[in-house]
Amino acid sequence: MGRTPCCERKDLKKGPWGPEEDEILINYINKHGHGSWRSLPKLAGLRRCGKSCRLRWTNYLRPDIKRGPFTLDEEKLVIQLHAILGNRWAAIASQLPGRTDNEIKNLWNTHLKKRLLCMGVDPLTHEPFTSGGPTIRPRSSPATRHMAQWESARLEAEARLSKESLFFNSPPTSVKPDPDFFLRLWNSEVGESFRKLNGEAKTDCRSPISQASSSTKCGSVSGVTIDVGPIAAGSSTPKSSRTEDPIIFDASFSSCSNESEDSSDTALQLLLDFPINNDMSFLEDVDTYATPPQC
DNA sequence: AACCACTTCAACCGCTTTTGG
DNA sequence: CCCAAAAGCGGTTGAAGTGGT
Repeated sequence: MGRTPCCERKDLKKGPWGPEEDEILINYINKHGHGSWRSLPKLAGLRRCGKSCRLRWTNYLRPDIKRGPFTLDEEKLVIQLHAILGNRWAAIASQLPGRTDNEIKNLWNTHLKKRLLCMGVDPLTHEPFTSGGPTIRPRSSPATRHMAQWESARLEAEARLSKESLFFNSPPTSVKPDPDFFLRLWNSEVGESFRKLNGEAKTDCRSPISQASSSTKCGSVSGVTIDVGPIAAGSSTPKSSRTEDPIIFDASFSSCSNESEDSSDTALQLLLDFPINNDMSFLEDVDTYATPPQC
């Protein structure tokens, strides 16, 4: 006995939506809300399955959808978030207001992936290809190097978090690091400061961290509240709250250890040390980079 | 103008996760 | 705790559009 099919009715329409169907759906949802997607088509008088209605609404008809091409900043953000989150399109989309997971997935598969490949960066790992790797030879552009730095920082921090989970969990039921640690960090004040500084720092090439530590020009990022969730407290985050709920974590984030050269500090520093001066300008014009033959 | 190859993106499919009884 | 239904998600598909010959 298998799973019941989502749409039993054989007369259900498939394929592209027509303007009349869109109108019916919009009118119905504006009037009644979507309620149960499964029963919506019947109530609204649509010959579609609920799943199809939900998809049409969330990916196309929702009023807060931002149409049009992605901006350079959005593309950068997608790449950065993909390095953190992998193919978790919904989580990535939640960081880009008005953009849908489907749209971001398409952007990635049709544009960004190719650009990274052309740069000699593995879109899966965000690491430069090694000489023994796939067909593309690595290029030593600052952006490429930075992505490699980023990825190793990520792995390093993951390893450290595993250690910390072990330390805090007694007995440890799960030592799997919360995959959303970085997203929370990204959403934290640190991430926000970074994003702001990254935008402002076009005139000052140093990373926010180095600015904070060596200059007062842009203020300090120390002592801020970081919402990295319950990971450091040793609990594993339930999946339902994995991306959205901010959980306050004090700046003692790395102070559980007194090591001055804490590896998570290194990771944090690298997190904040994304290329300033628009080092991802490759997005604007891939052709300005020496292009491998297959690009 | 006709054909073909390639690209894009909306929509579908099937699996997983969440929710509620 | 268990189970079924509903919702959510990511991978894949295929029609439409575009560019080259």
